[in-house]
Amino acid sequence: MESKPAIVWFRRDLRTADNPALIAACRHGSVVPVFISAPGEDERWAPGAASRWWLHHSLSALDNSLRAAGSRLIVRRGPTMDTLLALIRETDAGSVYWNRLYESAALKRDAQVKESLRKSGLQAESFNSALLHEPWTLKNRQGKPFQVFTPYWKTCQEQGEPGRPAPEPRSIPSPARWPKSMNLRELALLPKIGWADGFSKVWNPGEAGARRKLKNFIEDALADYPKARDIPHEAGTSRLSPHLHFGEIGPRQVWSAIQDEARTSAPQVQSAAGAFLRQLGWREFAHHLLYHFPFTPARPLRAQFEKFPWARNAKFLKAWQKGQTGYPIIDAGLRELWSTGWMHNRVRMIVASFLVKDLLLSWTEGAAWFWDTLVDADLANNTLGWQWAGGCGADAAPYFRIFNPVLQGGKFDPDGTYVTRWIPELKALPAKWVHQPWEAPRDALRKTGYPPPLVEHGAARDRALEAFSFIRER
DNA sequence: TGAAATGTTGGGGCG
DNA sequence: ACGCCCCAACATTTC
Repeated sequence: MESKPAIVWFRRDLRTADNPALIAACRHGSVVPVFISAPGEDERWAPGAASRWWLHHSLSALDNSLRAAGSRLIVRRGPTMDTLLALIRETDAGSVYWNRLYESAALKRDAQVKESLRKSGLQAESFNSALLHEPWTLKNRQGKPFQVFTPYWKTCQEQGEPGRPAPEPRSIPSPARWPKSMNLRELALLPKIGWADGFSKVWNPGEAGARRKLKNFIEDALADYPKARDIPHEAGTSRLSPHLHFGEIGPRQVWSAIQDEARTSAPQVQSAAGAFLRQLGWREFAHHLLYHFPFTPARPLRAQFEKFPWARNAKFLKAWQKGQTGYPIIDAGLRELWSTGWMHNRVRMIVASFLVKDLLLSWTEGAAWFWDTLVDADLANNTLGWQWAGGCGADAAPYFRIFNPVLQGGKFDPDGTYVTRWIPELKALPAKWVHQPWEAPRDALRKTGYPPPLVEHGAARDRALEAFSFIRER
């Protein structure tokens, strides 16, 4: 007797390799791969515009990967449960498999879906494709969730090596009849005007693009990672973040590829590998925190920040968003973000410190802007990053840690290579003024058309120390 | 995964 | 030769 088809419900696990739900379905029999667009099920954290651009191309790439294995991707829109039930009717499926998400809205919905499917006599199983360690498996000595990275990461490493990733299935058995599918374009994920055209020059969404990025990083950049990762004009980081967010590659695959390289390499590469994997650890930690403290996307983890008197200043916010603050390293970062959907991590820290400390605007304003503009926008990572910058999160930057944009520029972009790439008008200035154009001779400055500083950093620093000083009293 | 202020040290100029 | 001062370099403390 032939078993009934299994539906694989794809969400942010858009790959065929090392995909536990897909593997389980293939073992089971014929497979119906499905993506469901369910607008309104998590209204508050619906993907931003840059993320939707990526999703479109990633789904298209997934369809290609599936077709290479003799299958295809079914695209539908509607409430998740209704849509799954319709698909089950249309295909006579007997089971639904998926890989887990960790946002509270998704967790709640997925639990309900699992329960109703099982009540209807169907098989429903979820798997881990996205993390090295499930958030509920790790506790500190007091049996509580970790709130400090170093002991968290130490505990992770004591768990032993993660499992080896599984290869993609060579062929995926088709169901007796395919259900209807929408055309991907009908989801209207792509922007109506062509602001994202530049993205395609920089990014290659999908499983193949992700694996190429990892391979290139290992070959070209891993050995120098500890130093080069802080230099924003260098290709010193992996740029895997959007691929990881959409699950086009999984952390097990990254882990094992890096370790395989380290095993056969010089000690320098081994320690570089450790430094890189530690960053993967921050991603794990972010998911750990989001799972255990599900309110943190909107509210500070540390309660004494609840009533912090953040400023409201539409002019400041706009200038920051558009890269018009008058501080080159800040403006270069925000312009890089706007043109490419991505910003170098060192620069993310600098622009975040500037928003929160120099402008005294709420970290939630920064988080919202990043959410809409980053192709790698990820609720766990974005929340951790901004609460870190705001000083109100786990293991956060102390209130008195205030980045000086001029010094940071001088330290990590000494020749102004990064700054002038995104602010070409500053090329006209002698290099010595590139991080502090207001010090340049007036005539030279006027010709550039570059704006004067929105605030004076020294004074802004004093203001921030004063505003944050209430922390000390605790 | 800071920066600024303050403290300490040590080489060299000089009386 | 010696002590004194200056100050850069480095270290420590404070915000």
